Amino acid sequence: MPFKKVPMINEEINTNEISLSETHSEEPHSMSLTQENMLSLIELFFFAYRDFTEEGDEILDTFGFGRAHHRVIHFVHHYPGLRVADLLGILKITKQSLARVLKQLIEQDFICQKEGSKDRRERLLYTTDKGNKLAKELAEPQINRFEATMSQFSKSEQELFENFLFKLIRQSNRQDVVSLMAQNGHFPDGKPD
Amino acid sequence: MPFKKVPMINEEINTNEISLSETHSEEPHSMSLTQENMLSLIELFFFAYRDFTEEGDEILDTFGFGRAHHRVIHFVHHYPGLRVADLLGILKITKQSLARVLKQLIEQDFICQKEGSKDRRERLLYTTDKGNKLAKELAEPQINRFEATMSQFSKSEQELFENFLFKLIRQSNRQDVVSLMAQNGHFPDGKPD
DNA sequence: AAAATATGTCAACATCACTGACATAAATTC
DNA sequence: GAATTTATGTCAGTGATGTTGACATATTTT
Repeated sequence: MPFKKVPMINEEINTNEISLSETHSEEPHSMSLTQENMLSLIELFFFAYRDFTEEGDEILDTFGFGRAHHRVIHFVHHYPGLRVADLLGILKITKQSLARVLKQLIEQDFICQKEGSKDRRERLLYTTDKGNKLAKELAEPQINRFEATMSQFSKSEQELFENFLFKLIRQSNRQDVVSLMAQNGHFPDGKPD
Repeated sequence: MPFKKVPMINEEINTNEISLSETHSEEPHSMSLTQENMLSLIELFFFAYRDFTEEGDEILDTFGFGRAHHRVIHFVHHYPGLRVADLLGILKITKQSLARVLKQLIEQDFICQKEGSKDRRERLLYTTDKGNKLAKELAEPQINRFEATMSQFSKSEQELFENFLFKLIRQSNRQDVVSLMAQNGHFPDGKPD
């Protein structure tokens, strides 16, 4: 789907048409160079994320699952023993949204629950063998994409990207992310800020 | 929602429980350090995108719109004169999905259409004054977030991030992105690769 | 004149999100 | 020990966003 070039201002549009209402804008939107640059970054971020989810979605289709299942299975797989409340905080969706997806994953034996031994109200979540397999299958294209990208940069540049992504996270959420990821040995000293 | 620490392997779980089925895994998943790092990057990417969309969603709520409206209005605003087919290629959704959203935006006078002067089948899309206002309001938090992040890095580091995001885009889609963004003067020489 | 293209539209459907209320069991507090 | 809080699960209802496949129209291209 190559994009056809958008007609330049005054090139095709303003020439011989009177029909343009005053309420529609075709002037270049005045904004600072910096803002223009940010908009481009925003778009690159959108495109990167769009492609990031694409391949996983195709795999999920074959299971009758959606992206929500992917997210759940990813985090449970990567952080075995996660509680339901943790997942809610990670995904920032409502209990009901999670419940539906989680129920399916449990019924179909991708995820299993275990009563917490300290607090028996808790349901600690684990992936089953079947769940591990799916989690790995889903992670593969994403890992490959990131590896292919990262390998083009030096180690220090890679760390820079990590820091960049981290700083894009809302300040008020960063500590939670650090706490979570520390469980897998990441940011062992806390993330520099 | 601070995350409670997930119990360490063998800390609470394996102590005195026999109920663990063989089919569920709580061992650390064996994988290379690199793969582990990629998984963390993948998560940071998820968290960054999650927060990236959050503030916009709140604004959209007040209009009765959703994220799909945001994406449409963003691209039409930033690339006035976009065709419907272009939008489909950018968003990678179906015609029907776009039609519903676009119809609302047109009916409510956020976007207007103009017949193409070269090809009169085309409907070139423009934001109205009202649409411009909303587009700017929606862009603001995202611009602020990126500016706040980027300002912590040097110019050359910022360019690195741009390149990083670009390379995360599927190879087969990069040329389309370049073509699109070139219309606003970005990557005028084509993106280095 | 026929074929291809750009757009719009229809019906039907699935996923994923939301709200608000309520139930249960277990832990914590008084 | 009773009351409160917490963690989880569940209910009913709703809305947004995505899908497919078919079809209609106008216009351009062949």
